Amino acid sequence: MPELPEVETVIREIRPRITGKKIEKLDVLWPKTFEHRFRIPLAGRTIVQVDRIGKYIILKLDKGNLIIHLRMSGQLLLNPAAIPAHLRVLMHMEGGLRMAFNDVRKFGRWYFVQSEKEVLKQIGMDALAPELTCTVFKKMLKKSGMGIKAFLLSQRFIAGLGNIYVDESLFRSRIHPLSVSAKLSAEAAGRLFAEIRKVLNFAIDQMGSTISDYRDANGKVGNAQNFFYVYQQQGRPCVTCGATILKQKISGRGTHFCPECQKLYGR
DNA sequence: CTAATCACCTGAAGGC
DNA sequence: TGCCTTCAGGTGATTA
Repeated sequence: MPELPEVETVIREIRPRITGKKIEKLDVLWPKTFEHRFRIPLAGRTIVQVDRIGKYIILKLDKGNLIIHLRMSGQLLLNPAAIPAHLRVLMHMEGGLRMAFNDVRKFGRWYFVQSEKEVLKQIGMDALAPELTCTVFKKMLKKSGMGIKAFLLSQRFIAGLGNIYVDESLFRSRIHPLSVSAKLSAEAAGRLFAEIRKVLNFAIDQMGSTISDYRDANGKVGNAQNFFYVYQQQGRPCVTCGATILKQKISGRGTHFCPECQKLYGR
């Protein structure tokens, strides 16, 4: 469910409300939410900062870090009006503030670690990080023999993109999803970099995309799904050329693209 | 190193 | 109505 824009929307909402708060108690209704090897008591810790790298939410505590990944269907809800139907963890903070982790599919994970590196060592630069320049991005592409779809979905190089925003970024930069990363022209790579930033920032402005499960910390849906060019648009005409948008499995994921507008590089 | 497949889970949707 | 299959904003392990 959530990719970078959805996670960013959530942390912008929880940051001002939970920063500085002490954790009093944790109700764990689905223990596998916690990675066992990291299971350490959280009660008594204070949340000092709320950050994000890719799709990982990082709550910096006075001692250690609580890292949360929503995976496919996780939701963080602040003071929900009713008990959510698929409540997995309920965090009680001082002043009666509660943060519920609702997660239908039970894929979401919470990690409590001393250093965030323990969880994020394989994760690349955040897609919106200032250090990730177009030059750095092009160098990573040149070194990779992977297909561009797999490259962008893998979080090892750039963190934060998922299936929706990969498809939208490739369409907008006119690159076929079966292209080979290292074979992109310099111009194509530059377009891709720019469009990734535009797509993500636009989606953040729209409070993320809601296909089915995604809700922000206030339980509200996003709006970015109303502006998709290709994602779930198979069978409809391309907005640029009128050709029919196709959907086929690439890198194991349903992939949406225009066979006319998106050029194949390599392969 | 890259690619493909399965595993982890639940629920919605479509075919018959 | 009901049963069966397929699919889903993700990622990690395992196997070619």
